[in-house]
Amino acid sequence: MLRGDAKVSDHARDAVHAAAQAISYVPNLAARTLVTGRSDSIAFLVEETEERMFADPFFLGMLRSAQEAVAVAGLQLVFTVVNRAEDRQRFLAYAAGGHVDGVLLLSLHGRDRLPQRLEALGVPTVLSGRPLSGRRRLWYVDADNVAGGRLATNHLLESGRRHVATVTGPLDMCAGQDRLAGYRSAVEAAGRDLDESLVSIGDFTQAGGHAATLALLERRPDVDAIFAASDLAAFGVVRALRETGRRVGDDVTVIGFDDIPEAAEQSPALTTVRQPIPALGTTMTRLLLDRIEGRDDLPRRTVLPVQLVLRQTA
Amino acid sequence: MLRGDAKVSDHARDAVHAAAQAISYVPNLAARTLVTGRSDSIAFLVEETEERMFADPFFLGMLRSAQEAVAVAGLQLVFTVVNRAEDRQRFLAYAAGGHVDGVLLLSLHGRDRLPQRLEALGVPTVLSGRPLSGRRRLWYVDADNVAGGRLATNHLLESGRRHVATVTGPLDMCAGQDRLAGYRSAVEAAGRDLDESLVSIGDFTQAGGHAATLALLERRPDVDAIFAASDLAAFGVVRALRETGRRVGDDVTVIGFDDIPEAAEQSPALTTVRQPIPALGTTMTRLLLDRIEGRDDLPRRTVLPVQLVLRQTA
DNA sequence: ATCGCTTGTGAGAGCGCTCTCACAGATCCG
DNA sequence: CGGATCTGTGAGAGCGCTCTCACAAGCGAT
Repeated sequence: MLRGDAKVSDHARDAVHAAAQAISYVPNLAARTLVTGRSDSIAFLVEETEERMFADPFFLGMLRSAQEAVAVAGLQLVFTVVNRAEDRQRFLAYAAGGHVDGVLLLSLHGRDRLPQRLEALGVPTVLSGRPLSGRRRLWYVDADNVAGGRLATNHLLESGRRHVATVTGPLDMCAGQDRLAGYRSAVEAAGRDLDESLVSIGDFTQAGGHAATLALLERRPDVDAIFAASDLAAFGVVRALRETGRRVGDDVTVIGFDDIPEAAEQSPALTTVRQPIPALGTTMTRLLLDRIEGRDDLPRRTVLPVQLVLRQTA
Repeated sequence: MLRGDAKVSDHARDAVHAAAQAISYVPNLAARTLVTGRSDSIAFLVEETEERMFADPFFLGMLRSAQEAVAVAGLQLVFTVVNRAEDRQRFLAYAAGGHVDGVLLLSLHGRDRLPQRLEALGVPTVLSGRPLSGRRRLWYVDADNVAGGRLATNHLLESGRRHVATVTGPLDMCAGQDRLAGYRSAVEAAGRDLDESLVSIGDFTQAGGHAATLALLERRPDVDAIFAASDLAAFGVVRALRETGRRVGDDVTVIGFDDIPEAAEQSPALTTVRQPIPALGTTMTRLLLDRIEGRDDLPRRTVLPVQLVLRQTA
């Protein structure tokens, strides 16, 4: 009745409220959850190591926008990062047990079936990034990674570069695959040969970008442009380029992906493909909340546009 | 019974487990919470803007270590940042309603009575940093800010600097006050006059440090050493110093506070006072969990030591 | 064989809320 | 003025667990 039913007289309501105030009564939310089945919390689940979660501004940006969107809706965010199998198991029990109304799932690897299991247990789940399997039955929000890869590669190609290479992300993740696909499609569209020696596999991290670049330069010292699949990787690319005596933005031009805040602060400032990180987080959260509300006219797939941000490295 | 009571025969237990498996039964945690009064979640509450929460590596470091420590204990973390009054109210209802077993409270400002209210509602609370009021009745974990301020100031004084200034943190927070107190005590101990024109008020942010330094240099162009109350502020100090044509580490030496990862990556690398951020987060979490367990032999006050890290700016 | 003891099992209350349903009182119509 | 309709209120069931308590079964000691 404290919820403010319509069919209660005003003075009765006031009286009860006053009394509640007086004894500082607080409704027991667990009891409410038990009967309504709603906990008013949603989970933000990241399948990465703590190290990566906190080193990559992409995840932090997503956490920030999700936290804001959830707060606006009046719910709370349960923040979990899982890497060990036991953590996964515990989270599954927690979510299935009704402690959260839904989950935002980030950084799914390979053919991991966690989202399917959550859905099977009745927990609505929204993914960040297209899943490698089960795309037809899962809900996800993604940036247009293919277009982004194409945009970056095209720019390098059109600015007269002869040997445009790419340092990829991890290929067990769709973002890694798609950005590479964008690179390939741009190379083909320009009528050039797809040369696999120009593709070096990284993992979105700075260290990975650095190592991948060193390996790349080893076999192709003539590279004069690199599209890196993430900004962090691009920082590693730039470092490797410098260490091997190349001038960045001159001998070799570089484009990153993400447009994390640090990209603009580097010198030279990094040219990159901007993902709309705040919009991604907000859209995921809204979609999840709508699903929790029971709406069923919602698109399983939402793809947000990306945009090339020209700075000094290309 | 599924919890694994001691007094159940083995074969009965196995039979039940098998059956549970078969129908993929998952215990309803809300019902359990209702009767046990435990939700197996604790809150990580930051009283800052989202902007500051995500811009300051101190908070991120605390979030990370708290998340790790909570996961080890098998609980979940509810992550909330509140700035508007309505967010506070909603959080209070959420916590008091039993959705969390305790709260880790960061960045308390002024004489905010939020922790007292939480405790009054039966929600154990552990603070990061000594509260400005109610210190006798609250639990907190803090770094030794006074000693840190003294350490930094002493080093500047002993290296022969003549006009050692300080750019403070916000003075409505105990960390800001204590680091300034450390500065003052070092100046006095060295037998020098306390010159208030050498104290410039900042707010722990880079922009604040920048502005405070500009104001400081305006009235005291002869300053040749600055102790900044946070690393972020120190970055602002360095920028202001450069903009006014001074050589950092030479014309003016600088010491920061925190030792966030970025401090070592600057050039010149920042000399700073290291706070044991991971230990701070872990200690807070352990203390909170112990309180939740009902232990009552726990110290209300825990102060962890800090240490001067010499790099290039001083 | 009977008595007490331990050990294991099953029934039932109760956690604090929401929601339905029945009823009392007020309002309206013929 | 009586009956039908509407509004507001109170009682009571039920959500799914945990925990206590009574009892059944098994066992050694008398």
